[in-house]
Amino acid sequence: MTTLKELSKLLNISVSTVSKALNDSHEISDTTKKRVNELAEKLNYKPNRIAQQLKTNKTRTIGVILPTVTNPFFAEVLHGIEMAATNNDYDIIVCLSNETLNKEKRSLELLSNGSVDGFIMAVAREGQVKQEINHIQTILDSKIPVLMFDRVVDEIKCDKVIVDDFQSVYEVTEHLIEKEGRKHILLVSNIEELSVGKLRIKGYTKALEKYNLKPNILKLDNALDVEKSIHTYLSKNSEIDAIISIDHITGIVAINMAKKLGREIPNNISIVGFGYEHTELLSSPKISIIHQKAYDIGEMSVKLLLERLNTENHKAQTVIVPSELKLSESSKNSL
Amino acid sequence: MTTLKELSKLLNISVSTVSKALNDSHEISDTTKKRVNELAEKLNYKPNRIAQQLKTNKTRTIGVILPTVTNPFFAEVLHGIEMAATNNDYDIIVCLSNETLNKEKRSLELLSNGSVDGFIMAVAREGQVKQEINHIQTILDSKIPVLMFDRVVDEIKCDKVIVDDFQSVYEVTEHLIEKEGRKHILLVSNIEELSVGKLRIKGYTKALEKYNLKPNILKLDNALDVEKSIHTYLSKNSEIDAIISIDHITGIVAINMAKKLGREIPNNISIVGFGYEHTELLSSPKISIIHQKAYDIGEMSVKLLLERLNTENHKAQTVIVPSELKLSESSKNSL
DNA sequence: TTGTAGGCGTTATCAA
DNA sequence: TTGATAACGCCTACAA
Repeated sequence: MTTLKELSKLLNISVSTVSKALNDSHEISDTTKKRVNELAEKLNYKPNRIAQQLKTNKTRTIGVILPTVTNPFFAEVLHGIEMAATNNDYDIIVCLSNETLNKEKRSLELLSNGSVDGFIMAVAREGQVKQEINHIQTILDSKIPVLMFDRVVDEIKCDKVIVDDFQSVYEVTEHLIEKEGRKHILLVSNIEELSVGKLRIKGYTKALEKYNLKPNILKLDNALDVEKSIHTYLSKNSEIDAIISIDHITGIVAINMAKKLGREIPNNISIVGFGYEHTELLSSPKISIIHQKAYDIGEMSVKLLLERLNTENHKAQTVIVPSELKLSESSKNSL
Repeated sequence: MTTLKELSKLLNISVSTVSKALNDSHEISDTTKKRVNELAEKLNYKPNRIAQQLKTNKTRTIGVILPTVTNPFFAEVLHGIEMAATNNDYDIIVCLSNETLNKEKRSLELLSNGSVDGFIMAVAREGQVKQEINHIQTILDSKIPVLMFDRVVDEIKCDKVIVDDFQSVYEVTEHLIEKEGRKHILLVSNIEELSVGKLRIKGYTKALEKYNLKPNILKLDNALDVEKSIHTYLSKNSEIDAIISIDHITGIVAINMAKKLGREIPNNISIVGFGYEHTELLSSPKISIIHQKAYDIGEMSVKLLLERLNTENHKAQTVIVPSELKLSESSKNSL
């Protein structure tokens, strides 16, 4: 890589003159500027990023710590983060915790040595179950901003971007009851130990309470065979006339199983799931989804974090990104 | 952040002594080592990564440039890359080209200023269509190693990790003909302009040639409604007794459409797609898939790149990661 | 056993 | 208008 020093030698002028010329300083004559720029161009000079970072003590890099990236929700969030970061001339260093506390800790620790200006993260399942938060608080104490999205730790004071988990499920449940006349709504869950799962279940139960209906919850967390579990439940409980899946997979499975059992969708049973970009393509009839604006969540996370990086201690804020109910053929009153 | 200088001041010893003590140099007395380490511990000292990078001219960071991360194939590759990188104490900076040439160019350019030691990339769709490769060659000319995976540019000499696209489709086609007695095999494609798409199609046509069968190819590239296109084709061509989808979505759609048309799977028609981790869950009957070892591809990519970084110019090599045919209920002779 | 000095590549201050 | 010098934080050859 070409350096300032090399340029300065070749041109027989000082390093500092070269530097100023390249930065178009008014102190430098047009003729030298021209000479410098031409040679720089020719040798494809680029300022060494690492040296700049050392000098300015800013990395323009965000550490992004995700539980996984094969879950389409996190993939789409990452997409949003990457785009927003790029648009603001930031890089992202991505670490995957694989839902484990250890890897999450390690990543935070390793990157908090000056590698990044701040973090965007969703906590690992294990950490959320065990309620461990010290490693995150440590980072904050060392004055590195952390933004948490989706899965969030209430006890930690920092910027947060969350989804309207409670509200969206509450509303869809209410919709199923009021608009579609459903009375036996099953909730299928494989994430009930996550903060988001708890909120979604709460939205469901609260709505049922309002109408004096009784909850039916099928927890699949350790189920080896999701298809079979759902199939069995449905065949044994023929009164079920609606299913809400609170993740992005089991809703599709529910559609397939309902069809297999000869249930007519949506006449006989309505099915709603959580979904993202291409979820709808994957079932026939198309599944109704609570569409989480994952991309927006990513964008918003970057926005908030950069605000914090560029402003002196304003108060921590929490932004809720509303999701959108997309009713489809698998819902009775399809739009 | 605590620095060596701060420690040295507090302990009234020189910076270099502190540095040596922390690096457990034999030059330093045990008593000083102890003093230094205790204070370092107490103040949570961590060597500044940026300074180390500047000093050693090594970043221990890999630039990863992906077309997208919402495609589960690339998500899984990223997973493999991240894990392998972490295991070797490397970070990854992730950029998404969004399948555009511009973003890909920009990312390569921005990171080639000393930010990374090397690149792992799959080229954007646009670049592959337009056959533009100069930006990649430029990076290689500047002595930064590039490893290409999956979508690959033949004209560029560099390490490559690819899938056995031709072979796997050839074999599955042969299997459908020989073992399942299929004669009217439809290939559904939405990636025929990619290097991998071309190879898969070639595998299909070559196999058909061998048996003197005629190819049926349904190109969906610009199809607004994939479901409808497949539905229409199937209803007009009732002789079709097998479908091979060369991507990870349209196979699922094909299953749903075949069912809708009353076709019996697998008695009446066999359906095979490309897939990854959870693809099988999404259809009933479970789709047969050519399972690409995306995670392995990521791991292998890191392995090869690190080999190149740590060894003097050995020759460029290409590794083929074989995929695995997983026959399922949607195939006649299910295992 | 400890300390001094120089340098990685850049930028900023001050002097010429 | 240009150049010398110092500094960011770390490491290391060499001197003490």
